[in-house]
Amino acid sequence: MTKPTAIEELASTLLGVSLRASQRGAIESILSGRDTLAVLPTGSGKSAIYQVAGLALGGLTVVVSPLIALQRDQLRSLTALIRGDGAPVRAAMLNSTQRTAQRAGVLADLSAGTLDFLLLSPEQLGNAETHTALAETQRPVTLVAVDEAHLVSEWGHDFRPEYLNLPATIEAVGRPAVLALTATAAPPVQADITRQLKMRAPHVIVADFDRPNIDLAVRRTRNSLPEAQAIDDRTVEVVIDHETPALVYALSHVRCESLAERLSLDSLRAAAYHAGLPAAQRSDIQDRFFSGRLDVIVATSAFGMGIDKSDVRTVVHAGVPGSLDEYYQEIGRAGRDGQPAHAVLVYDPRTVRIPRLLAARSRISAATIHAVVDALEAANARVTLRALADTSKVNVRTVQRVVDELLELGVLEPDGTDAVQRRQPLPADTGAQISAVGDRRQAILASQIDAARHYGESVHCRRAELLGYFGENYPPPCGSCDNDRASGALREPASDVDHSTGGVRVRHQVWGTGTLLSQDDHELVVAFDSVGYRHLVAASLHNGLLTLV
DNA sequence: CGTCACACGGCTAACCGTGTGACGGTGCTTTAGT
Repeated sequence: MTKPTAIEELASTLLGVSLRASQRGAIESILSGRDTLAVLPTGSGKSAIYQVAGLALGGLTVVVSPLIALQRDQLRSLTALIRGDGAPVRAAMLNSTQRTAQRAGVLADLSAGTLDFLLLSPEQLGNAETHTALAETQRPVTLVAVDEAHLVSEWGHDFRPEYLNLPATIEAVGRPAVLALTATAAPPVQADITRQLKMRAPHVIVADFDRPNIDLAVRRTRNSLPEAQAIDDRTVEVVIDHETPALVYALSHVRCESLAERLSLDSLRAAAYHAGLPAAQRSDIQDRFFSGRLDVIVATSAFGMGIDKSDVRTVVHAGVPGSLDEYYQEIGRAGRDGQPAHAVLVYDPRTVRIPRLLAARSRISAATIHAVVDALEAANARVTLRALADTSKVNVRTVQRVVDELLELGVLEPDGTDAVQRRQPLPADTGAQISAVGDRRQAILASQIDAARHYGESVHCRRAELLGYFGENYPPPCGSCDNDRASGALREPASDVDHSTGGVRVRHQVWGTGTLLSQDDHELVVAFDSVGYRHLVAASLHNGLLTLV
């Protein structure tokens, strides 16, 4: 095993900077052979972890990245590195924007073992052609780094199911060490990541979540107005009141457009950004924002991953997002330079209908589940997803989702990249079991929405509430949120001592087992395994409703 | 799932309740023909 000093040396010759404790901890953990989940705030140099660990291990490092734009950034930073022996680091990406010849070149380099790093999406890693090249490579894969690993939990179940196939594809390339990296993951998300990625005895490293330079506030709308107008009016007011560059998050394309238009009328240089715009326009808007030619971007959640603009002064949310995970991720784009910044939530309870709809839409209907299960029963023991889709008249993506649940339940086995193997006849209650898993997921999504609403309606310290959600026991007041200002509470200079996370396992008489995230004088927050987040009165621990296990 | 705009009936003036339909996020994927 490489000694810490050797790691330090490698890091300083490679990157020219010294490592932070959390980075070094993650690298040491990986080098000692342990699967590692590192939850570190943006700007703490997450890529340095796989860069140094990968080179120290000496084999091929596969970096799984959700966006092609991120792969490009990572490739740029990797190829700028010079190794200790004076040779440049060799890295390549594999994605759909490449021409056939270019792709063939990368695959040939892979087989020949001339690459240190390979950057790709989960979809590409699951691709048979990539598999073959990785299987016959002269240089074994010694590390798989999963970047933005919270997406495993967030996107795996519906949006990008290939995230759930990662463990199988990692297995297929020889099951090297797995490093999962993310800036935001509450304890239940951490558990979901390590479970979904099938990490073995994972070492979980969580850094302090607090971003003290970001002031937190909530502004209510006038509910006598129709929802859209109420949101737009208040949001415009808030943006005008705050410093630019500003980022506004809206919940739909039309709200982005109308807000951008109204802000422009107020002589701000504003533009809308969402997935409905052509790619060229999106990148143009991004460029203008980065170079200071735009004051405000009004975006959906499409904007932001991997953006690194350090001087964003204000992040405004025009409506309640679907979870505090999402909220925290998005406000974290403010004040990366450490200078004062503001995060304002424009709160209107009516807006939760959008996250609610999206949650409901992510559910697979009982009829669909039964169609796929019936098709499985009628098929041979080995069957392709394509064949299942044909007999069940369900589209392949949805078939994939049902199959993912069945794999998770253990009644199917993966067989290659596009087929499954059924060992015995399916249990009679298979359909019901999948529905039950779906119900549980719906309950958790609903509880995440409720937790976001709770934040908007809280009269206590916002920072304590937000950090409590992430399992950090922050002693209020913070002195830099609207509620603390209203009550005149100031932060005691030396009071930030106890950052011990909750993390204690508890059992509730009705809701079963869960993880205690935080507690203070008035309230407890628990993430229950079956129903998600619940706020309980502090007395619950004393009256026996909630017990430590 | 829930909001809202709009049409409708009722019954003759203005408008009120009820019914209906539209609408709403995130990205990987990849091809043939100019």
